[in-house]
Amino acid sequence: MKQLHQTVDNPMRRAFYETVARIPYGKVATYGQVAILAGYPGRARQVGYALAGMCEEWDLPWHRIINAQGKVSPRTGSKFHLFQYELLAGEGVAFANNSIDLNIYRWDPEEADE
DNA sequence: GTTGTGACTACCA
DNA sequence: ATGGTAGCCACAA
Repeated sequence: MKQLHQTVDNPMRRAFYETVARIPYGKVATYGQVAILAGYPGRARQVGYALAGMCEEWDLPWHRIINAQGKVSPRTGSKFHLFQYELLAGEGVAFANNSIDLNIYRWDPEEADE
């Protein structure tokens, strides 16, 4: 298992990864939210890009990242998004017609979690 | 150097 | 609801 700090030099991407790592079990966060919490507001795209650069390593809860519409963003030419549904469902996250209710499951760092 | 692309978002018609 | 546009910007070609 490679360690995060050994392979990620880009401070922004590392900030994204560390933010993602703090999302508690059973909660989700949007790309834009991660960008803001990491200290890079407005760079939601880079979050997705950074996530694409890791995929299966570091034990990051990548599946807890969804888009602002409460849905799992489809990947181009990959089936990981299907896997993502299973992982979330396995954490008790409910889907109402393919979408997640952000009012219920969105991670709020201010709350008493982690 | 320039261009095209993308696990995004907000806004507007 | 759907579709276009404009910001965002690292990365690969």
